[in-house]
Amino acid sequence: MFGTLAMVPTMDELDSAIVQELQRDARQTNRDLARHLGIAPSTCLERVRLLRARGVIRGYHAEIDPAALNRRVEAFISTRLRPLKREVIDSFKAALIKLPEVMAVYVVAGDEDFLVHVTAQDLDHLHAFLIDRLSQRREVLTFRSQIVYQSAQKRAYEQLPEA
Amino acid sequence: MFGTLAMVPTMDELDSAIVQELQRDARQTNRDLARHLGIAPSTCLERVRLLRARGVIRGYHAEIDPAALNRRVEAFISTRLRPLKREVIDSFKAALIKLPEVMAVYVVAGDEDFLVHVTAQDLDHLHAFLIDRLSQRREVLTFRSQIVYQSAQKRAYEQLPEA
DNA sequence: AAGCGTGCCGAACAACGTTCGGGATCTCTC
DNA sequence: GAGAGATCCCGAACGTTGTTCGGCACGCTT
Repeated sequence: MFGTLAMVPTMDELDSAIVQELQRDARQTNRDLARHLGIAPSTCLERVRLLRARGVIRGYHAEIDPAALNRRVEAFISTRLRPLKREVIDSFKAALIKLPEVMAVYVVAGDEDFLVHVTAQDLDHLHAFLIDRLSQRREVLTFRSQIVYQSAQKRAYEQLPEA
Repeated sequence: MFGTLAMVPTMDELDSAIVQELQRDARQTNRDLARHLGIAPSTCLERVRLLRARGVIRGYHAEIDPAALNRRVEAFISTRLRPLKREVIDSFKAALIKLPEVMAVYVVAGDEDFLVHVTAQDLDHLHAFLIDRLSQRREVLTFRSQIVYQSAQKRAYEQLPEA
């Protein structure tokens, strides 16, 4: 066997095709998946199981209309932190990701230290979030908001060539 | 019946619970889902079907380890465009989202006009992307890269309170 | 109080998930 | 170059699930 560290068995074409299909529709039956790929259901099942075990497939998630969750305003918030110490970064990240409005937190290189992806009910709630939650924190030196007007995103990523 | 416009029937608690569960694990069986919520499978199936039909549930997607797709470097690229006309914005957005390295494109308010979420094999490929694909375009006035060092993200979003 | 609409349930059958034994192919080893 | 071993895939079979449908109960309307 191979250890717990990064995929010893590399992805072959069948694996790629399975991953592609499951990114497109994670709720299709194993039989449909197998049919689509031209292999036996039992083979397909085993492949999928291995992909999960190897950590290539991390989970399956429903994509939900943000409006149905009362999230009609979306923004990216860039922040600068002081002092920029490891403990400060870690605790800031951990605290932010727990807040319901926060969808993702990125520690980045550049003028600013953090990029925070946020959704809220409306502009008022976004503002309240910034004032009451973010600028309240002592480590926040400055922050800057980028409201999202439009967006486009992919739901399935192809495998990039090795070289 | 209700028209095709935004959800006439509002989400009740059961709908919220279903949505929550399917965000957590989109590939569980309908029976498991029903068991978890304490309702009959037939009821559960009908609810899920309606949520899809109403557009609340948009799809089901597998979450894949980026490294398995040869995407080991992640960045946000902010760009300024000129002239900032509707046609320029639309065509830039459409062109970018087609590129394999681009995961998402956001049209934002602020100093910069676009925020582009990108993943590439490594720093060299990211650089090549910036030079060959992005700055090649005539409408790009300036751009700025924020490499992602760390990140944390949610896979399931709760419904925010109405008020 | 009767009638109607809505939402949920349970039974039933077709379809599916999952296991397992076996066969084909490939790779070492001698 | 023949045999042993490992690997991968398949198909059959059985338990489980998906999906449909008729009916019941509850709440609203008139």
